This record gives sequence, structure tokens and C-alpha cells, in this order.
Amino acid sequence: MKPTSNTFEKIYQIVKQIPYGQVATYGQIARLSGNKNLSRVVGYALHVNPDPDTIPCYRVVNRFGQVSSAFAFGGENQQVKLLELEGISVKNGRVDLTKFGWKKDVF
DNA sequence: CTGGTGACCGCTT
DNA sequence: AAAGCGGCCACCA
Repeated sequence: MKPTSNTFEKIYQIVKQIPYGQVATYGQIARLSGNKNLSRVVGYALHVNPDPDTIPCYRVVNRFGQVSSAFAFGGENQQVKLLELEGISVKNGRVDLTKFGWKKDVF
């Protein structure tokens, strides 16, 4: 059991729902969580990342498809590497949300 | 207890 | 059209 706040749990739930080979944005997760302004808390939620095994925070990027610098959960290159391993082309730390953006509609 | 910050985004003027 | 500002939640000092 985790006395974690309901909001955090929701965020983790959404991030866990991110399919393979796709990336979601903080705003998107925040919106799906219920409050669009939760975007900030989303970042914090991944920051604590209590379950990096279930929460692929590396699949979460900002609205510009750019990976945050503070991410560095084990190496900025590691983050980009993981995305590339998923089949996501990372250009200069940037991802094409137009191609890899989490589109629930298409899926 | 209060103030301020933070892996952000959207809206208003 | 562009620019600036606020807002929500949680944690830290």
C-alpha cells in the first residue's frame, strides 16, 4: 500500500498506460488525469518515480517533444538511448510528437 | 504555520 | 497575431 496522494497515483496510472514506441507529454497526462494544470505535478510525480519498473518516465516528454534535462535518472544519453531502442527517433534530444506522440485515437 | 519552488500547459488580453 | 500571466498539487526550508 502506498499512502501516495490520489493525484500521484492517477499520474502513475496514465504513464503506465503509455504503449511501446510512443511518447506522451506532461500536459496530456495531466489532462487525462483530470486537471490540465496538473502538468507541474506530473513532472514531480515522475521525479519521485517510486516504480521506475512500471513507470517508464523516459517515455514522457514535454509539450515540445523535448526531453527534460533534469530527467537524468541515470544518464541523459540513457534516456535518449531507451527511446531509440523503442524505435523513436530522437533528434538533438527532441522527438517527433507528430509521429510518436501518444495518439490514443490511432491505437 | 507560511512562503516559495518545481521534469509544465493553457488561457487571456 | 503575439506576449504575458496564472494555476493546480506536492514537497522543502
